[in-house]
Amino acid sequence: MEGKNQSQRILNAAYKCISTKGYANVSLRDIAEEAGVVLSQLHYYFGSKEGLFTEVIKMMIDKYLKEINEALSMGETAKDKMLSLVNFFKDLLKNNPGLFKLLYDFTGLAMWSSSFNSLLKDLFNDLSKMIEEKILSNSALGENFRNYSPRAVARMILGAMFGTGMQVILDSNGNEILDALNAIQIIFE
Amino acid sequence: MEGKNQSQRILNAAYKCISTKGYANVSLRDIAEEAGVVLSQLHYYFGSKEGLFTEVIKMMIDKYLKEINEALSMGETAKDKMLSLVNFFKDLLKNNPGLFKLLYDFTGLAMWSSSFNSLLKDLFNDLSKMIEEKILSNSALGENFRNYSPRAVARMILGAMFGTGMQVILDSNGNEILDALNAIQIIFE
DNA sequence: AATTAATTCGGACATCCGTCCTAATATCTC
DNA sequence: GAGATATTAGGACGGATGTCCGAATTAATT
Repeated sequence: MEGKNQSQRILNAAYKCISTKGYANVSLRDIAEEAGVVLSQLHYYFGSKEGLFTEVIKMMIDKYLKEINEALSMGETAKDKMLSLVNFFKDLLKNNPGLFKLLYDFTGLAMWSSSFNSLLKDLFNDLSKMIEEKILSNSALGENFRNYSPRAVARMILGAMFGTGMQVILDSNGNEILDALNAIQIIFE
Repeated sequence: MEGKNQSQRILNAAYKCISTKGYANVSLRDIAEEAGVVLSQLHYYFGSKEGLFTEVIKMMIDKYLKEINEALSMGETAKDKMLSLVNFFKDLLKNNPGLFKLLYDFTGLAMWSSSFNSLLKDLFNDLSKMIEEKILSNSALGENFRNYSPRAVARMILGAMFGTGMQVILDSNGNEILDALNAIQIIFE
């Protein structure tokens, strides 16, 4: 009766291990132990390390798409939505840094492994599209925006979040850097 | 007579291997072979894997500090300097993506390993200071900048470069995304 | 030329890793 | 309840990795 539970427990354990210790520092044995399961169970349910990690990535992707979509649904004006997005990211970095590290780790993995590349590529594609549609589309933006396509601006906003977030994580007492996230809003003022 | 040459050759081989195949996919044996050297030589000259990688990181850091400093020395106005910085990054991503991947990889490493953390933390610290001093200090910036400290804006600009560059690398046919780098200049218009 | 130090070489080591295989146990079907 | 199926358990495997050691070779010093 633990059937579906078992694979879910493994998945959660994998998620926890990787987001706590980093992808490179986690072995399947670590995950099995964290899940309270015998090593061979991981292959029984997921076939291989790659199969397991693929599921973890999909789990993470769903979480990001859902939460960021929610954040972008708050507020009316582009300025408000941008603030909401910034606040989401600040909250994420402060209260759930593991989730951000997970994204960073897997993105790095996707730079070298073609197996994971499309998953992550699609994620950033979807996120930039979301930003483009929800923030940059219908509202009347300043004349500054004429020179750049909404797509390019959305990519840049997303990149600024990611790159600034990285600096926050890197500097463990970097609460000061958190303010840098606010500075993204400069393009709407 | 190869004395100093030998360690330099190892260093170069390590640099090449890591920037080509990714940190996680490189073994000391790979590096030794690339350098045309016996495995034990790596420990003779660098003591340990960590010691060798530390030197590679320092090499990379010097390169970034030097090149970005050069880019920021071109042009007079903040707008011009910003354009120069953007062009440097575009050129880097197009003609030397291995160097960017190296930065991404080691930054990820630094998130988990305290040994490398301070090295990378200092790099981003120095880079943001450079941006702050060379672009955001003396010139008369628009009134939009009143709301955010120059330090925060510099961090954000640096983050935008990094995060947008990551997206370019991730999408191998992402020449379109390269334009997103230009969009950073929106804050100066 | 003889002695000492520095470098190069080859291989062994212990350990960890992902994967696989077989037997035992539980669950389900009829 | 018997038989088939699905799950769990434990261990072995081949291979790869970082590290270390002793001998051979080369260079430096006297």
